[in-house]
Amino acid sequence: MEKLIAKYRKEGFKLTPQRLAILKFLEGNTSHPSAMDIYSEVKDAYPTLSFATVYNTLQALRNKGEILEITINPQKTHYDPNSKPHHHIICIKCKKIGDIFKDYSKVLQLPYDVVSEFKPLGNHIDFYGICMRCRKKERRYKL
Amino acid sequence: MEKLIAKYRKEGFKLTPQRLAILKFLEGNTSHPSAMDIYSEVKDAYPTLSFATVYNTLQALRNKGEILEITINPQKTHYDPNSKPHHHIICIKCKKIGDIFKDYSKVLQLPYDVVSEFKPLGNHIDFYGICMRCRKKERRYKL
DNA sequence: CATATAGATTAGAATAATTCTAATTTAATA
DNA sequence: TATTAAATTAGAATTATTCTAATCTATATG
Ligand SMILES: [Mn+2]
Ligand SMILES: [Mn+2]
Ligand SMILES: [Zn+2]
Ligand SMILES: [Zn+2]
Repeated sequence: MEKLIAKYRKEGFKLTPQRLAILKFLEGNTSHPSAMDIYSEVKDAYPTLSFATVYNTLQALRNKGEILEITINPQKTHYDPNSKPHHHIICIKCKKIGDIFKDYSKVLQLPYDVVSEFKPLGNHIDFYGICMRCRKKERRYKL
Repeated sequence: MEKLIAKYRKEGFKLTPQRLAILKFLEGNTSHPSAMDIYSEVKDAYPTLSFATVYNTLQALRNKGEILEITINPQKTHYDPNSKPHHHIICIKCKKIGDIFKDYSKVLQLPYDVVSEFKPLGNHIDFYGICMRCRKKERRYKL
């Protein structure tokens, strides 16, 4: 965390208590929260926090490449404080999102007609599946 | 088209002129249009068409599995009338979307810790790249 | 430490995508 | 032709996000 703070300060990022609280909430967070999730949580610690500040901070972090937008839910953006490229698996029942740290670039050969039109730069995979909890729930139903 | 119509009628889908116009617009369309794109285009042929009907029809088609939602743009949903599973490549400059018809399932082995938590069912890949047109534009700039 | 100020925070308004509502119309069936 | 369940519609409601403009503050400087 100290390292993080030093880093942001060096980048000319003004370190306000609100931002520190948001950074603290996001650090190491693997829950892929929405803006509202972040606001609700952090407001407990900083009751004067405004929604606009959450969006402002998320935008600043996005511009710095510190967080990623996750477009799994067509209705609202989720955020991922892990900016190292990785993939996701989503439970089709409860929408739980898991991280997948594996680089598939070598095995993802594109067809010729695509390569002749696009110069590929990266990729992101959404896997779909059913999580343990939902599988257990299903089993219970069937009995 | 005739086949499509017969199919929908059989499924108890009331065939109104509005729906026929929307279906006609979507059939074979590879542009991945938004609801607004569809509304604008189809309104020319059916000026009384309402936005609600576009959304209603898209929802009905989605429930029937005839179209897919594309969540590339965090701000609005795009639709894909090609419901056969396939992947996409997006130009990071102009957001043009290309289709990729290739099944990568065999080469997408999931790490053990993931498989032990999720039972995988499918996958969708977003490739990122730069399209021909944007590459040409870039080159022009540099000269 | 006191001051200046660029940048951050805030509440609330504005915008945009999507969904809802309730009155009206219509495709399909008998 | 009459019936009716389903579809259409305009406009209101909802929700996520962005904008605005007034106020505040973290940081740099003397
Ligand atoms: Mn992640
Ligand atoms: Mn497609
Ligand atoms: Zn689940
Ligand atoms: Zn392009």
